Amino acid sequence: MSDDHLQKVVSLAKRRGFIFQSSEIYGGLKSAYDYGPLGVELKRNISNAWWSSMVHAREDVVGLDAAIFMHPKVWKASGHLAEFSDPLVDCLNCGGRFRADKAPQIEAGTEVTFRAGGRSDGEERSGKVGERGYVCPLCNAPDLSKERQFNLMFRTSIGPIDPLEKAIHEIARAQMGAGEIRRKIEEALKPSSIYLRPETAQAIFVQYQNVQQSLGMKVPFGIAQIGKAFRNEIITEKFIFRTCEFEQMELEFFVEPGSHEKWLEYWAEQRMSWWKNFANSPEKFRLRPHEADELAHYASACYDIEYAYPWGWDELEGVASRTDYDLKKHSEESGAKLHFFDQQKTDPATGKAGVRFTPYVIEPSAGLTRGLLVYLLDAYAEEEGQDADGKAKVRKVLKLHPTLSPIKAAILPLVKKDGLPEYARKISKEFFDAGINSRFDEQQSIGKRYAKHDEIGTPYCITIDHQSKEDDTVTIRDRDTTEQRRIPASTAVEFVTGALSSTSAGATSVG
RNA sequence: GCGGGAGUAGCUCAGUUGGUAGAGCAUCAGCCUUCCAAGCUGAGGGUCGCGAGUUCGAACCUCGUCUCCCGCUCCA
Repeated sequence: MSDDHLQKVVSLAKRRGFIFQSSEIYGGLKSAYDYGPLGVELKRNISNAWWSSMVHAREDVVGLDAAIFMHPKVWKASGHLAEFSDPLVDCLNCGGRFRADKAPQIEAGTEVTFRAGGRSDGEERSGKVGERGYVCPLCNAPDLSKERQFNLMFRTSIGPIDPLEKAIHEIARAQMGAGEIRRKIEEALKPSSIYLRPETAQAIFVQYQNVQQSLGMKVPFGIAQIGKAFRNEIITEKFIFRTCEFEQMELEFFVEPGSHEKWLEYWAEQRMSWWKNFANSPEKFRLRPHEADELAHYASACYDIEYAYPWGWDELEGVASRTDYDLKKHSEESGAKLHFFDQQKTDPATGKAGVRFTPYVIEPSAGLTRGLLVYLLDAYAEEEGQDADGKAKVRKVLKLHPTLSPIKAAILPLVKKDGLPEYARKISKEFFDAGINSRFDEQQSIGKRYAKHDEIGTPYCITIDHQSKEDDTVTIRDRDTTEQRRIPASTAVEFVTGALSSTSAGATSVG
């Protein structure tokens, strides 16, 4: 597909009611999107398929739905809060970013030397240390950006009283300087500060003990969660690919140390096959191991599941081996004992029954909203064809996997008279009663209705014609082949449910 | 955050030198029509992204601002 592939999908997504920009009538809000009537169906179908495969189809995984607000200490333990609350500085020479309070302190005005670009073969330069009294810890250069608060997490405050009120009065009375004002404000905000979670994972670690004990889970086992996360991204880009508010589907799978490498391979393979199962072009998914210098501080190994987006290979899901980093950190911070006691084993040190250990964690962390974009890109197709007069036309079709299609069947009277709409409504009701998302549609010509449903990915169109009234049969049209067959009207629901379950069998049997 | 491009109807886009806001498709109604975007008639739909400024007069010129796209940069 061409360079405008993304543009075409964006345009279709709006025109047909999948995705709208947030607050559009007010000029739009940066990086926020709303999921319209078809988008919400598609998103739910993806997350339901994930949940079926990860939770319902397995005995070793259970679910969780945690609050977005959590105790601030969660973010202190996880390491998110430290970087958030400390001012960061960028080095204008080597491009490094560092915490101002961790930089080497040197008296202002001191002459220092450093290498251009921070490279050992760079030209030697010199300069004077600025008023702030420190240099870049990486390259020794005094040429630095302003100190900036780096807001990864969205901060708000809990409680009905404006925490700033008192501080404002004190600041006004004391005529403080900028640094002092900042300190005073931070001090005022701190007691009631609360953050929107930047990832869903931490809630799982924090509830590890409750889940493990209440359901008697035995390692290896996992806890799955789907939910929103928020990151104050410096830049947002590419439609819904990188947004400040997004949705994640995460599994934290707890394993015995030593078995983590095996489980990492297992989950990487499982997740790859899950994504491919719903795709028309499985070759556009790949598994890429992280290089050592790419790894996050908590990870011992990591795979990215990447997709060939119109702009190139980019991330869709990360499958990381997080070791026991998170459970240990939360254990230290909270004092809770976040470990597992395996009574089936014998402690080699004491010879007694039972071994206590902190599980290692394998984390497949997928972007739900990214997945939605991927499946839209994967499904969008333009096919050369001919119209009724034999002229060339382009058929736009969203070849979504039927499990993901927002509408499963369109019920269409051939013409809007001769009792055909009434007949069609009876069939439509059978679909409603069976709980299948279908749509009755009598607007425009039959050809336009077929074209519309091709474009939104409806796998089956059921058409009621004059013959239906005579012998109680209807035609059922396949979206991908456009071929029709005639079946008894009474079997229409059965036909669609049968087709849906046969196509989704592979999806639910994963694992 | 930096540089470049863009923003006019639901979508794709015209709009000349500053002089009453346009087309195609889509939508709706009626007629017609027995299966793949058919036809006829009519209708609805526009804060020209937003806000200032210049001007007798601004979609058009100036400034600011918001949003999107591309490239850097960044990315727990």
